Amino acid sequence: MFSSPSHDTQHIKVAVDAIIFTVFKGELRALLIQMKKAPYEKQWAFPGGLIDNNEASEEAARRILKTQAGVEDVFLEQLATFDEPKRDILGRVISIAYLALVPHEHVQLKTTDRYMDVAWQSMKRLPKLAYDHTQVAKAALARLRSKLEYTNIAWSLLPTEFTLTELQHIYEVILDHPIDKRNFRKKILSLGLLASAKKKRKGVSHRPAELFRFKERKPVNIQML
Amino acid sequence: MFSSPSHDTQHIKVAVDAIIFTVFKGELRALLIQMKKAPYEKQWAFPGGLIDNNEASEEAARRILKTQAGVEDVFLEQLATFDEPKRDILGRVISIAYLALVPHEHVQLKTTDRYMDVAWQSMKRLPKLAYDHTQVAKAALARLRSKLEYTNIAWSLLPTEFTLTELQHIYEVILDHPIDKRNFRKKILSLGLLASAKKKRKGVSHRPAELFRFKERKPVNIQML
DNA sequence: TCAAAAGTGTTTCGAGTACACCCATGG
DNA sequence: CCATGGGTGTACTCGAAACACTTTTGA
Repeated sequence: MFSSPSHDTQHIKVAVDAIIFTVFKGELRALLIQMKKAPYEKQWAFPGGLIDNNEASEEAARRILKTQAGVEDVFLEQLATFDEPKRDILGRVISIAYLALVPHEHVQLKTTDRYMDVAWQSMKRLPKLAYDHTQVAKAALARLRSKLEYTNIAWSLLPTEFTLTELQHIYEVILDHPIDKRNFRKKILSLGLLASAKKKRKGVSHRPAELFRFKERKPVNIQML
Repeated sequence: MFSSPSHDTQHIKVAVDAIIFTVFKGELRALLIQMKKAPYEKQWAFPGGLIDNNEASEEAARRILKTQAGVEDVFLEQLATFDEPKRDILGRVISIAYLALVPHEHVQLKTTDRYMDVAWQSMKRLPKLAYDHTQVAKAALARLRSKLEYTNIAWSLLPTEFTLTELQHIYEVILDHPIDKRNFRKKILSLGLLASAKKKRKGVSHRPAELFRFKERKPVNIQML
């Protein structure tokens, strides 16, 4: 912990990157920014930035989510730290990556003149990403899928009230396979995580669905698959 | 990624810590060092050190395992990054923690004059640890348990040849509950991960047990529980 | 009355769990 | 011949998976 093998001092910068997912238009999408400055001009990447000297990395991630994506109160957890010495051409920067999940209704994308563009891009058709972000994206997707199977995090991708079909849709889109409706309902209801909102979805031109809420909007371990 | 919110430059050091587990004398044990220098004099901690400017953190972890514990060719994976601003009294240091697993037969502990002591300590009776290492220990144990349940990592805690009872013992000690012998054997053999070594353990004063080998000594996902 | 999604039960199959006795060896 | 751990099979239970039709609403 306290002894350095280097003879000179350490010159390494520490950043965070935020991988923000949402389900939107039938696809799992990640928030990406398109950069302006050389040498990464026009390339897409996850939002990120250096951490402050007295800031915990999770705080830094929340700050970046707020300033670069206008998002607050999201589910957030540390994903992994990426530290290949050559991952950034401009110098040694290690990045602590965070996984964030939001219901897409809660996000109002901020366009800023710092970036060429900001967009929700489908995980099935990602552009080439800057740095090692393609690898980061892969790790984030793997983490999301496994958390979906053994925790209740789906709450973080939905508004407080939702129908069972909407919830099932989250699972189908992320896990990328269809699920039997009857089995899904039996299972999710038997877990006891949901409470009826005693309301129905209205304004739809078919039979209105019952609305549900998660009893707890915080992480709980379960066994969904 | 490229814009710093700080006005002055970043002053954060980057270290790695290695949590090395082994099963030994019927207990799960971690390798700890007892420090000499103030302000951490006499306190126990996991081995660690700053990373070099051109060194990936995983390499740094391997270097530390080799120099501080005399261990090579171990299973190693990134655990998490710990970065509370006050975790080290001496200044801001973030630590990328690695989880390592070794068969205890492979380790010859090195005593060095850099530390007061180096020892395998039971996870059930850990002393107070320096820094935030108590929290690190908790995260490492949780990771180990879950990996044991859905991967074949048990290979990394055993020599190449072992008996089924020895393998079962690894599971019982780490998961901290007894397992039915017949069910365990049925399950582990049905996974097809093992091959008979066509040999028997000899020199024991009871019926000699058949020796097995893992077909692959590298990580594979399974479902053990 | 049509289109669209909501809602609902039963059967089958396989995996997990509980459980007790004989076997091979060394001392 | 005794002590010690090695090695083996069956029955039960429960959850996972497959599968199709009726209901409610708005247009």
